[in-house]
Formats: sequence, C-alpha cells, structure tokens
Amino acid sequence: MPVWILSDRFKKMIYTARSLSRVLLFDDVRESIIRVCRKIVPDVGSKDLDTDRTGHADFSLKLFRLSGKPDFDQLKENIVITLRNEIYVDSVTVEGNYLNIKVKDLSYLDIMDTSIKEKGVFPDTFQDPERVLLEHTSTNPTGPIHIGRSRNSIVGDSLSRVLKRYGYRVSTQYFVNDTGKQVMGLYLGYRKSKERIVDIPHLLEGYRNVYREIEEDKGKEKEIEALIKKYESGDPAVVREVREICTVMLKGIISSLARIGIKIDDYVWESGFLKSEEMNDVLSALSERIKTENDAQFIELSNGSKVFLRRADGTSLYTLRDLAYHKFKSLNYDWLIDVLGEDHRDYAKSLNEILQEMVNLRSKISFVFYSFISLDSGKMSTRSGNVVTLDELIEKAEQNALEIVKSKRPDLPDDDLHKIASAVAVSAIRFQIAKISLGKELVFKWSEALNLEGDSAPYIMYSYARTTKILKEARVDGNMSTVFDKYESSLIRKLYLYPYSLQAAKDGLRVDPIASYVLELVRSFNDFYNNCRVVGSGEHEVKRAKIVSIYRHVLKDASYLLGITLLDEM
RNA sequence: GGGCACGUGGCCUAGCCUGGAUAGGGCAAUAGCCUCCUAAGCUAUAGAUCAGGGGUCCAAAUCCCCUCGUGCCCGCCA
Repeated sequence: MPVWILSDRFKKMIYTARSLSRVLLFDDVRESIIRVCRKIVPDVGSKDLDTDRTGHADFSLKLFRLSGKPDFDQLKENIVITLRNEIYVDSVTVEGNYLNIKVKDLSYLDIMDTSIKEKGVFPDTFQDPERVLLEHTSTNPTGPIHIGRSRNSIVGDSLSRVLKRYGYRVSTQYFVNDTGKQVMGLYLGYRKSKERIVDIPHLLEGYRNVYREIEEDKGKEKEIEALIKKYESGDPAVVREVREICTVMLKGIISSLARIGIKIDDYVWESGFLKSEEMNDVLSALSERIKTENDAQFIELSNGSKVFLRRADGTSLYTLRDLAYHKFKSLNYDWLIDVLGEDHRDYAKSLNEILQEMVNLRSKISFVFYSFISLDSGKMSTRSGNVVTLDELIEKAEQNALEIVKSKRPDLPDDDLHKIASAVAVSAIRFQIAKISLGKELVFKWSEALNLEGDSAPYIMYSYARTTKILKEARVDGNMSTVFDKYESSLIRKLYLYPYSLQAAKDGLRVDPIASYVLELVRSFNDFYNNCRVVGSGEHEVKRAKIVSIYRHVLKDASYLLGITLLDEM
C-alpha cells in the first residue's frame, strides 16, 4: 500500500507556476509566496523575496523597502496571517526587517516525489517551440584539439544539454574551417613534405615547418595566398586534397571529443558557403554598403571600423563566410548561440551588427565567451608546440585514476577497475572545466587536473555509489514517518532548489551554476549520510529511503548535464 | 594609445546581474574519526584590508567614478 497519500491535497493547494519560466513545470513555492504577498502589497517584486542562504528560513521577504509605507505594521501583519494559511507554509516569523518563511518538509518532498512518480522527472518541462542551434568547438582542423579549446566543447556540450533539459529543441553544430590561411598553411606543409603522408603527426610537422619558414621570411605567405586562390577557383585536385587532409584532422578531433562524451550533431564545412545561395543573399543585402580599398571589399560599421569581406585578389575572408553560415543557420533555427573564445568578443559584436541591422536576420543571436586556458609555460599554441592536447590529458587522467582505484579497490577485477578509472577521469576533466565561470582565465596545472578530492567529479560520483548500496538494502514500502530532523530537512530543501539552478543556467547561458549546485547538494547529502542511518533505522527507514531516492534522481539529472558518468560502485 | 574582460585567505573558487542578517566551498597545513548503509568521505583548528581609493545609500564583495595589476582584441588571420 502506498503511503504517499498527501499528494492530491498538496497538488490542489499549490499553485503551479509557469511564470518563473515558460518551460519548467513544478510547484513553485517561491512564486506562490510572492503571489500571496502581492495580494496584500501589490508592488512586492521578485527581488523582495530572497531564497535564504543564511539558515534563517527558506524564503525571506525583505521588509526594508516596505517599511516606509504608512500602514506598514498592518500590512506586515496581514502578510504573516495570510501566509500562515497557505497549506505548504510551516512557519512565518518576523526577525528584524525580515519576514522569514519556512515551508513544510512534507510539502517539498511531496512536490518532488509526485513529479518523479507521475512525470518521471523533477522538474518537468514542456517542449518549447523555439528551435535552438548551438555552435560550439569549431576549432580549426589544423591539429589535435588542446585543453584550451576543449573548454569550448565541454561548456558548449553541457549548455546544449541544459537547454534541452529546460525544454528547448536544440541541435549542435561544428563549423569546420577548411578555407583560409591556416588550413592552406596546413595543406602547403603537406605539399612540401617529401613523403606526402596523410596522418596527423606528419601533417602537424609540415604545418609547423611552414609557419617556421614564414616567421623567418614573411614573403613565404605568398605561397599560401596562391593556394587559396587555386582552392577558391575550384581546382579539383586541390579541393580534393584539402578535404582529405581536413577530414583526417577532424576525425582526430571528433574521436578526442567522443572520449569525453561529446557528440556534435552536424559538421558544416566552411567551403560549402563559398558559392552558396546564403553567400549571395548576404552579399546582395550588403551590396549598397560594400566599399573597396585597393580592390579589397569592406563594409563600415556604425563605430566607423572597417570589416573586410574579400581580399584584393577576390578571395573570401572569414567574416564573409561566417555571415553566410549564420544566414544558413537562421533559415532553420529561431535562436542561434555561438560559443566563442574571448578573442572573438569584438568580432562577434561586428558580426552581430551586420547580421541584425544589415542582413536583417530573423533569429535571435546569443554569444557565449570563455577566457583562455594557459600553461605555466605560457600561452598555448599548436604551431609552437606549447600545448597539452585533450588526448594527453585524458590518458594521464585515466592512468592516474586507475592507480587510485586499484589501491582503493584491490578486490575488483581488472575490467571493472578500467571502467571505473575511465569514468572517473572523463568526469573529472569535464567537471573541472564546467565548474569554473567562463570569465575566469585558467592556468592549467597537472596537480590540480589530476586531483580527485574535494570539489571534484569523484566526490559527486562517490555519493551516488553510496545511494545504490542504501537503496539495495533499505525498506522502501510501509508507513512513512513524517517527522524530519535537521539533516533530512536541509537535504530536502537543497533538492527542491534544483529548478532554480536550471533557471540560472539557462538565463545566463552558463553551466557553472549547475556545478555549484551539485556540490552543495552532495555536501548536504554527505551530512545526511553521516548523521542519518537509513538501513535498519526503524520508523525512519521508509522516509529516508524516499529522500535518498529523490536525491539519486536529482543527482543523476544534474550530473548528466555536466557530463559526469555515475557508477553504482566505485 | 583605445576597447572588452578579470582581480575574493598561501593557491583555486562561489556569491556580483537583481545591494540587506555571520563572505560559502575546495587544495595545501595542523589535530582527530573506519567492530556502524564504500574514509574518493566526515569533524575540528588556523587562515580574508572581498586589488587600492573615492562616491551613492539606512545598508556595498555586489551599484557608480578613478587608479593599479593581469589577460584578450584593435589583420586584405580565423
């Protein structure tokens, strides 16, 4: 017999708030409190109600702003009385200039449990009709992807998962640069090599040689320019070979990304836009504004800066190809999101102005910028060889994790050890990047990258493994106690806050709020774990098993967004 | 030189958008905790002029201005 009988009662009483967001569906207690307050003081805003972090309450209504009102005391009293009548409200107290509201543990638990039981998910969402195209990574196929660029991939991938989770229809794309100087430099290196071997090490060596030569003699760039011309004029041999070389490089990048669980939906080749309809559309939209300077074509922006579209020899520049690409994207998507390095900030601003004001793109465009990751030895660069590639990092991380798991679990067979080590390594890499807000520059340090304690993925994974064991042994059916101690209480509260962090992530196009949230959640669970025995806890057992199972659910949900692989045993 | 971003204990970081009750975590350090659901965990101690200065405000890490430091951009590169 299910003892979870309060659901219907609460469901009827609590306002299902869609106003917090269009696509997250859950019984939003916070929204409901604001609604109640507004009945009495219409100008109470969302800002006046804090989600309290100080431990005084669940939600705090700040009275500073209201205290100027002539009938303040009466209003305050009315709010208190009205809130106390809400079915989900446990207590309302006035402390100084704060009105502290506590919600019933059972209310929270019931909201989450009902959602999971009925919808299979908390919070539930409905499908937003907006189609989102998220472009990320798009690194030049001139070498293996390095850890600096992988910040783009990791954040981009998690962001796409967040938006999907939130209810958007999301596709991801990688814009493959197979046109322009860098790639032609790569191709030139290949042509100059004796053996003409198309594999990554040989190509990379040729590429580095070319740029070494150019550094000594700038005149050597002419060779690249000549190749660009040949390529853009459609010389079949050149086109074929460039595609072949880029494909080899791209395959390397794709397989590196796959190792950390990233799969991009579509790869769109830049060369495809050279003579495309989208290119024509862009050019005709801009035709009135195009000016020339020594035969090179440019347009002028509102701030007076020049943006060049074509070289004097008629070959295209990146901006032009990218404009065509964005035009292409806008045909099928309502919201375009580009994840770009911070070096692209000004570029994106220009691109945006051209697209919105001159090409009149219909889609909404957002840019997400990330700061660079550098090494102790300075800036990362594929050409100079001062890089740590993603593959190197993965390999070392796996090795490191394997040693640790071997020492901790000598009882496990080799297969399991490798499985665990791999999940730990990949999750740790992703989490370490995802948890840092994008504006921070990072200096990569091996000691930090390989540390698996504290605010790390294994910390999260470990707590999940604990839940597996608990739920395997705990009694989950029967009468449920409805008395909650402080550890249960704070874990329940933390769980309930999950939708708010999803909201923060979506609003800011960030993934670090989810990471911060998960760490807080796990800490709260550990507190609970260390103080509340579940298995064999008598009257508490069913209730605690319920809390653990909701925890497990939310943890799984959030971990997926961050690319953390959870294991039942580790 | 101009523009943009960042600056929080020795190190890394959350909080800043939307000002409000003791600035949360982690690493490193010290002292403890496995006859009890996995110690990749937990507890305790120590450690913060929230870069500096000014301003607004009843109230500033948070908003505004100035200064300093770091990174990035200012290409007929991408």
